[in-house]
Order: sequence, then C-alpha cells, then structure tokens
Amino acid sequence: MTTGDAAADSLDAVLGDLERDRPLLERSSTAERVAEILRGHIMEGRFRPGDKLSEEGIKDALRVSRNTLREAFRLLAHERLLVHELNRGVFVRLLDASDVVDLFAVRRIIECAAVGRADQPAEVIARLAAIVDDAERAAAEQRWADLGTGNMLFHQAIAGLLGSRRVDDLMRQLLAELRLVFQVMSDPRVFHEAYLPRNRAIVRTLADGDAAGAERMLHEYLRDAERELLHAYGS
Amino acid sequence: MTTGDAAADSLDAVLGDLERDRPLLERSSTAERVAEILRGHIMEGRFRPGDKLSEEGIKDALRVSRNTLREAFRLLAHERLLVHELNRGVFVRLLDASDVVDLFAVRRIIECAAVGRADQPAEVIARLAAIVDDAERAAAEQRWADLGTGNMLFHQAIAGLLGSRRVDDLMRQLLAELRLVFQVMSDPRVFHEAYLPRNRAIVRTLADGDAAGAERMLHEYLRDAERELLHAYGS
DNA sequence: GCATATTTGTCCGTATGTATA
DNA sequence: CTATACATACGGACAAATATG
Repeated sequence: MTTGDAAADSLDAVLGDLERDRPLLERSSTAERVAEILRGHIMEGRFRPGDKLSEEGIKDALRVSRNTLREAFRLLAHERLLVHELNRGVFVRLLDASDVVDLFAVRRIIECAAVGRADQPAEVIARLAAIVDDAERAAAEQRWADLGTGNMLFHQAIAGLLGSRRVDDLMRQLLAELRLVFQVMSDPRVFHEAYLPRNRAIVRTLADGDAAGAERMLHEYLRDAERELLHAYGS
Repeated sequence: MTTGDAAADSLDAVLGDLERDRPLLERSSTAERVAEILRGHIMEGRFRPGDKLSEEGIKDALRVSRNTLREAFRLLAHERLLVHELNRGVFVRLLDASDVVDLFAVRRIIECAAVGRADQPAEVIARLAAIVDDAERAAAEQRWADLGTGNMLFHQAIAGLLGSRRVDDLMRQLLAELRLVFQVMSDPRVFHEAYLPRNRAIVRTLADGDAAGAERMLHEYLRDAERELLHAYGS
C-alpha cells in the first residue's frame, strides 16, 4: 500500500501545480510536461523505487485526464524509470545487481571512449574543470544534493566530449537510472564525496594532454564505483 | 496530403488486422501491439520518411481508440521513428546528413568496442559466421529484403558480443533508424551486397583470434559505409 | 476459496485550440 | 480572412483483471 488513501491526499502537496511555470512559449504537450514533473519527482526520490503510481491519485493531484497521464506513463516506462505491469499499473523501477553491472558496462564503453580521444580543445577541458569546481564547492558547503547532481553533470560532460546527440541522450538516461540505484543506498553523500578528488585528477590529466592516462584512471574509477555499489546491494 | 481521403481507405488493406496473430498468452497491451505493427510498417517502408500518420485514418484501420493509438505514437516517437509536432500530428522521421554522421559515430564506439574484446568463445564466433552464411545465401538467391535484414542482424550480433541488454536495445534502435536512411536511397540492394565480403572477412579475422585486426577492419567498414551514405544524401 | 471493492484497459463523445487551404 | 480539418485534452462509461476482506 505505497500510495494508499492518505498518500493520495498528500499527493496534492507533494506534486506541485502543473501550471506553475508554464512558459508563454510552451512548445510541449501536457503529457510531456507531466512526464517531466514525474521524472523530477522520481529522480529526487519523492517516489521511491518499487512505489506504485496510481492513475487515480496522480491524475487528481496534477489535474489532468487519465488519458494524458497514461501517455506520460508510456514515456517514462520507455525511459526505464517506470515499469508497466499489465492490469497492475506502473511502478518506479527497482534495479537489481545485474542492472548495476549492465549500467557500468555501458558507461565504461561510452565514457572511456570519450576521454580516450586526444583531440580536445582547451576550452572544453576548462568546462569540465568548472563542473568539478562547482561540485567541490557544494561538498564544502554540505549541499549534498548539489554534490550528487554535480557528479552526474561531470560524467554527462565527459560523454559530451564525443559531440553526439544520441550519446548525450543515452548518457542522460543511464545517469537517471543510476539515480534509482543511489536511492536504495544507505548514504549517497559519502559515496559521491569520495570520488570527487578522482574527478579532479582526471581533468588534470586530460589538461596535460595525457588522454590515455585519463582513460585508465576513469576505467579504475568506474571499476571501484561499480564494486562499491554492488557491495551496497549485498552481492 | 500524404494520407488523404483515398489513402485512408487503403489503410485497411495496408495494415493487417490487429487481431491477426494475437497469441493465447498475450502479455502486452493494445498500445504496445499497435506500436509493434506500426514499427514494422515503417521499417519495411510501407510508411515512408516524411509521411504523416493521421490519428483518424489509422485508428479506423486498426480499429482501436484514439487514446490507445496516441499511446503507441508516444512510444514510437520516443524511439525516434516518429516525430511529434505539436498540434500538427506525427510523421515518419526524415533523417538528414547530420543524423547519418551521428548514427555512425555511435556505431563506431559500440561495434568497435565489441569486436575489440579478445575474449570471445568459439561458439559465439560460429554464430556470427552462420549469420553471414544466411546473408550470402539471400544474396545468391536475390532475396534482397532478406539480404538487408541479414546485414542488420550481423551488426546486431556484433553489438551482442558485449553481452549487455542496454547495448542490445541501443543497437536495435540505431539499426531501425538506419533503415530509415536506406529508404531514401536509390538502390539498397547493391549497397548491402558490396559489404558482404567484408563481413565475412571480419568474422574470419575474429576466428583467427586477431581482435585488434578485426576492429581495424570494422572501423574501415564503417568509415566507407558512412561516406557512401553521405554521398547518396548529396552532401 | 469466495464475494466484493478497487484499479486498470479501452472506447466514445465532445469542447477547445491550432494549423492550413 | 474565413472556413475546414485536425490535434489536444477532458470526462464518462463499461468490461476485465486484480486486490481485499
């Protein structure tokens, strides 16, 4: 009973109003806006992995029709953030150890390919450094949520080195799934904090023009992070 | 007026009945089955890139409700096979030269990473060889459609060497998009046929245990194929 | 194991807004 | 500029499946 009677009432409070910041130049359908809102709530942990998202409760809270809501559900299910069980409804995805392994396998391929390319202009490296700066500042000021997103942003930027729209989309999706992994962990703060210096070192090595070295460091980074997450999963 | 009044009538003939081969153990919703049918029609060229898919015409032909059809549209738009233009409807995606470049950039990363791994059991290599066998047979018997799918299957199998569910899904999607590229080409037959011997050579090199050599060959393969497609796009 | 209540799956009618001939 | 066609979005309805007591 994850979203029981009481929860249905509180959804009004949890989910902000749909029309909140509707831009004058809105170029998206209601279903897409609903999906965006729900995506945010999932990734920030207000809906936890395994939770059921009932059509009735959410359509009332967001004041949209069931049809529109179902279109949004389809989108998020396609992004692997929700799972659709026939005649049972949609649930926030619950990832297992094999998902973690798969996620890191893809990350290794994409991210290592990205840093391994030697032809990076200095301006791009500077952008990476700026992102690490922000994350370090967030850690220093104990803004743990910002630290987490900053770390994510770093790896998104790494993938961005490839300059491919499709790789960017893929990476965004992988990191969103990874957020679901973090949310079943005990303490995400210390996790992200420990890897901050390694991000810094990777950028420095890249700036020195040692792409191969940076790739090696990133590979070890991913190996260790995967191992730690799997350990947290108790496998 | 790609799907005008006359076309709406013929849709009944073009689109097979939805209930055709509904399995006893149907574990999928109507929306997913509709998406599957439309996907097939798009990839086999019965709907051509740029065509508009009108809700009215298709819902009548498939005898489903507008709501269900819209859910299916959302799925296919998310797969990049359709583009959703607000208040204008959905259209079969029309790819441009930059899409071809992007598609091949991702293919290079994925496929080259796959063949570059030296630890492939002999049984897996044999499966690759069998796929090339099938494609060669199709070419010899002038079954051009089968030749095309056979070539696709080969590259799907290459990506499959990584043993990652997410990579498999990604590759399936990339190849589906690539099919849209082929459909604006003049003569896909000769295109696929020319690359058949190179597939064969890659498998042979892999069987010899020379993963690095196979990766080099695949890289050249992709470079040439991309160049040829871009030339066909007139850029 | 059964009867009931709840929820999903699907369809329809309709009002409104948007694009286009 | 008007008229028409169409997409968007809503709400109601009902059958079917599932959850609950």
